[in-house]
Amino acid sequence: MISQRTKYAIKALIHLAKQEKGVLFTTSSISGNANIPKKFLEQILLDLKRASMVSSVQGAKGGYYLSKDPRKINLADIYRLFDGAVALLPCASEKFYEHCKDCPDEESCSLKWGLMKVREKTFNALKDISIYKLANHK
Amino acid sequence: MISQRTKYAIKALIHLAKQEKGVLFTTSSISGNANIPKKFLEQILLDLKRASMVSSVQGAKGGYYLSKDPRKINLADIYRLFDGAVALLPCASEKFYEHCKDCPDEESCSLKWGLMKVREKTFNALKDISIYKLANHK
DNA sequence: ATAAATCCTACTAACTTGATAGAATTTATG
DNA sequence: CATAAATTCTATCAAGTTAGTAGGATTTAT
Repeated sequence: MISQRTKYAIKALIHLAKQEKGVLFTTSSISGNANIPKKFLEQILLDLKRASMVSSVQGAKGGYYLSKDPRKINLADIYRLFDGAVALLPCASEKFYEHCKDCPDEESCSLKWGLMKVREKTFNALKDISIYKLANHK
Repeated sequence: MISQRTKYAIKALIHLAKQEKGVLFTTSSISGNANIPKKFLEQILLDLKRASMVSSVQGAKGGYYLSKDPRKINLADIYRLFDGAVALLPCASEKFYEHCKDCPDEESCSLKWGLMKVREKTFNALKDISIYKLANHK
C-alpha cells in the first residue's frame, strides 16, 4: 500500500503535468482540484521540490510548476521518496538496504533471494509508469 | 514491506517444507530453529492453520505439519493472509477492493489504471515464488 | 503597506504492529 | 487417573507510524 502522501504527490504531479509548461499553480488550486487537504499538500510539494521534481516561485502570484520532463518522473521515484524501499524486506532492498539481525547468513537466505526477484519485477513495473503516461492516459 | 508476521510465517513454512512430510514440529522447535518469538509464532501458526496451509495435532507429542503441497503455497497467498492487498491502493485491488471516496470517476482514473498494471506484475512475481522453491533453493 | 503566496517547525489523535501474558483445552504416557 | 506437554484462545500493551492541523516566518507583486 502506498501512503496518502504518495497518493497525493502523484495526483499533484499529474495535475501539473496536464498543463502547459511554465504555468504556475498555487497550493490552493491544486488542493481544490485534486481534493487534497491544503496544509498537508504544502508539505508534500516542498518534499517534491527538495527532490527536484517541481520548482516554485515565492511570494504573491507565485506557485509551483513541473521542473522535470514528466516522462522522466516515474512511480518508483515517487514511491521511494515518500514510502521508502520498493523491496518487501530491507535486506532485499537496493536503495534502503539494511542487514537482517536475525539472519545467520544472508548469502544463503532463500527468502532474501525470493524477495529480490519480486523487488526487481515490482521496481520495473513502477518505473515503467511515468507521470507523462498517467497525465495522458486515454 | 512485509510485516514481521508474514516474514515469520514464510520462515516457519520453509522450515516445515524442508522435512519429510508427516513429521510433526512443535512451536518451540520451530521458534528455536527459525529465531521467532514463541508466543508470537503460536498465533501465526494458528492463522496458517485456519488458512489450511498447515495442520496440527493437539496434546502431548503434538505439533504442526504442512497440510498442503509446498508447490501450491506461494508468497502471494501468505502475503494476502497477513498483510492484505497486493495492490498499492484498495481501488486497484482484486481481493481487497474498496471504492476511493475522493475519486469522482474510478473508470477514468489514470492512477488506478497505473496501479492495476503494477499490481498484476507484483502479483505474478509473488505467485511465482512457492514455498517449495524457497525450501529447495540452492 | 498590504495581501498573497511559499516555506518551516512543532504538535497531536488515531491507528497499527509486534509482541507478552495467562489461562483453557486436548492428549500421550507412566 | 494424574501429570506433563502441547495446542488453542483472548486480552492487553508499549512503541512507532500516519495523516493531518496549527501557527507563524519569509518572500514578492502590486
